[in-house]
Amino acid sequence: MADKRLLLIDGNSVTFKAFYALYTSLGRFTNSEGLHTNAIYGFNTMLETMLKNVDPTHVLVAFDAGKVTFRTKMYDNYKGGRAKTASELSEQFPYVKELLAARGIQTYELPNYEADDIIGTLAKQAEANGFTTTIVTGDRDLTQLANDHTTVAISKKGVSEIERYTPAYVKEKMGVTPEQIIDIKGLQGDNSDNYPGVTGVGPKRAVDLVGKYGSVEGIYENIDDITAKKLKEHLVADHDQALLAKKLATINRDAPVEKKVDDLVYEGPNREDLIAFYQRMDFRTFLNKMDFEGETPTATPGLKDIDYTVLTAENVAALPDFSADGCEFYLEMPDENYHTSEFVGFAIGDDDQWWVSRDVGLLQQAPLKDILTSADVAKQVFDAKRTYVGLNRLGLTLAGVDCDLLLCSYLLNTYDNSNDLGRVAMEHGYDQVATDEDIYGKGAKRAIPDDDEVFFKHLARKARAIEQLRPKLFEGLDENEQTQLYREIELPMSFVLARMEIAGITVDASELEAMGSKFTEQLAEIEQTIYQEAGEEFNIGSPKQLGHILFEKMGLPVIKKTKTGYSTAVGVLEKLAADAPIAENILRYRKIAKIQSTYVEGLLKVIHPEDQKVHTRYLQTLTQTGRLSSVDPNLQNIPVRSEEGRAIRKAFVPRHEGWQIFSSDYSQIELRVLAHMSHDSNMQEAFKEGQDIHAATARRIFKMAPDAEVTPNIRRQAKAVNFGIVYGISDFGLSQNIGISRKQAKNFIDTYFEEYPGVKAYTERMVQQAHELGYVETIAHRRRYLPDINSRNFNQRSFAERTAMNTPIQGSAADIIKIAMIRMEDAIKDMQATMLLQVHDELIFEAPAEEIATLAKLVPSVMDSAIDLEIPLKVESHYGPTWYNAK
DNA sequence: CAATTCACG
DNA sequence: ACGTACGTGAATTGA
Repeated sequence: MADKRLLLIDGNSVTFKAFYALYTSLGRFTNSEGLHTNAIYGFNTMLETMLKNVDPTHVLVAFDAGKVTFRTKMYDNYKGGRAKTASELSEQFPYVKELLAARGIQTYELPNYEADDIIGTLAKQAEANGFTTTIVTGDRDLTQLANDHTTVAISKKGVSEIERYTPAYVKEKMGVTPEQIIDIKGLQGDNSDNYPGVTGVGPKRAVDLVGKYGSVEGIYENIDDITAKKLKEHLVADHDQALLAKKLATINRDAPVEKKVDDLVYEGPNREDLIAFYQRMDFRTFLNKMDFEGETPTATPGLKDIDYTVLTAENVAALPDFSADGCEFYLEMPDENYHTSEFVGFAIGDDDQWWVSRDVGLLQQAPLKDILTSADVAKQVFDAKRTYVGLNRLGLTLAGVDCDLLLCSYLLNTYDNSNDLGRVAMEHGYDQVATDEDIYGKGAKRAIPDDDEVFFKHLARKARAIEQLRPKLFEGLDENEQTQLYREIELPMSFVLARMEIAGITVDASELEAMGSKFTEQLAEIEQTIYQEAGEEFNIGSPKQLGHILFEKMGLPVIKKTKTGYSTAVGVLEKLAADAPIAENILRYRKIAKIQSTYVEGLLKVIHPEDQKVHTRYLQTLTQTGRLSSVDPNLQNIPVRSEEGRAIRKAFVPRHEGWQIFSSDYSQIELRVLAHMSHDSNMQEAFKEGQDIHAATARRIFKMAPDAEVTPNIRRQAKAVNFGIVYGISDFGLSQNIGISRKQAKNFIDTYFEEYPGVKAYTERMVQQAHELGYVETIAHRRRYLPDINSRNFNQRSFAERTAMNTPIQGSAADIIKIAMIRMEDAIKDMQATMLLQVHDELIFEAPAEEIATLAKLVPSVMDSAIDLEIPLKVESHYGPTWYNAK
């Protein structure tokens, strides 16, 4: 029989993984009966992905039958010492099985055996019967089953992310063949299953030994070849343990499984059962995903009906004026980019009375116009900046915004924020509004429904969601002491940003085009040189083809590998450049190609034909630290470090002839914030005395005499250490960055902490706070949750610890410049000067030449007085006829 | 749609 | 023993 595809799933392991992947959202995944549903939800997500990817003809989910197995008989402590399964998780297992029943998927468990053994046995049968098999699990042990017919898919951190282990991938990732995984475990044991291997042997040595001798048995046959004395002693002493460990790790492929693979035919779900199950679990997203052919989408499952009135030119005058209690307002622009999106409708109302229309022209008439532009009518919206820019394009200036639900939600938790109102609502436990994807679709199929009822109900539900959620989110802000952050920083900030975006910055297209033709010529030339050096033509832009040429054809030394092949990143090419001129040329080609495609061509594409400007969008609710980000185009990464790239800035010009570009930036704001937050007196002293902080650090960590000269190289190293501290240092990271040994790096860090004890205490305090409270905060009470801080995974935990140190610093710097920007608008309101851009620690303006002198005093004074720290802030300013010259 | 590379603070 | 610097966005290749 042709093409039989078997999907085997380790039910326990995947449910477990799903539970912890969605652990931080545990609170939101609760159905009306009070049952936790996060693991069930995650399991179902995984299932949908796998069913789609594998398109199986046969499926089975295997479960562990109980604690006692043939392995516990071999070794008492097998899986001993494990914490008891959380009740929030164990209560979900029966429902996972119910879900599988509704989906028409068989489950199986076998006393005395683990799910692994069932899977191993069935996979073996399947191989003999011509199946292609995919195994899904969260446990790497199962990769021992990978072969030409069987792939092992390991669910990674999320539930939808999957890593596929083929024999080749196992070899690459673990350095051994699938069959040798049991030998590895024999040597190193398994902590989570609680059995030891050979003392002193970890993953590295295990791979080494197995590589050399093939197997545990092979090692002992050649035990006398092993020269390392200690290692040999341990191997001899732990011989029995190693054999036992190997046995424990070996999956039994001949378990007495009663099922036959051919009986596992999968015919798809029982629709009614599945719908009923989803409804019981309150899985609205899954319900919505199901195809309800013939039924109108208004009957979106789980959504109750909503009343609305369609506004027209005739009845618009009858609208209430909302002056007493304010109103909710939602302006629908389907494209992400609100500077250019069409308008497709709006909703307004309050107190469960909703008015909707497709005709945004109505907004320009009384009474709507006055409602929206009056500061005295409180408006509740979702995404104030978007709404402001949209209305601005209709000739209205939005005023009187009280609640921006998107901003509130972002401040409460940056982690699962979204730009979709439906999603945000769901995150906060409100389910009476669909997501845009539900109603409009996605990708090529995305469209505004022609059906008025469908569309208008969606709009009305959005407005109602804002009304319903506002009190809850405001209360949340209050509890977090974030009301001031919201009222005095983020909400006013959104309007400042809106006006900067609308102002835009003028870009000289002819300048860019001239640069472009020059680059095109240069690229053609370098390209030919590279082809000659390579001896053939190939796509230089393809890392894969380039890797082939450099490392296979030309035989250059492989310095670093990536997941998929050879790394050809800058660092690698720089090392190669010493012996291979081609590397130098590739670097130069890459640099110019990057400038050409991203900046010359990229910017030309987004210059507005009417005003010769680019209008970026600042994303105010995206970063985890409180910084802004900039898109369409990104104006926060215009080249500056290399001269060729920097030339791009010549195309950024003032909007009037004779005007200037003026720029001010905070000098070392993050280190100053650190000096403030850590109260470290040595670091504070350096700033108070106006010293060069990197030089001061150099003197300290290198214990230099007061009169000794700080050479550029020493200063560079000290600078790297300062940066490292801000990023949440590790000896490894630092050693990589400045090319020293890890030991030396550790020395630097230790000395640094001795010299700046307050900084050491700060880093410890932040990590501790993250452990105790689950989050860290900036000066303005911006919050970042760090759920991974208690992770058992070293990597995740370490990352969370570094973030705990870095976020208050980076985030407080973001707070400060935001405050400065809000005050800046006011400070320059009577001038012609306009604030155009923010680049994290830098503000860029355009102004007539005669205002430059005033700006040069005013801007730094507003910036350095934005906040009162224990040390002074320092601001530097530059100006010139283009952005390039403002340096 | 993920991976790689490279631009910025 | 683990295996990393913090925060972003855009272009390109190649499944």
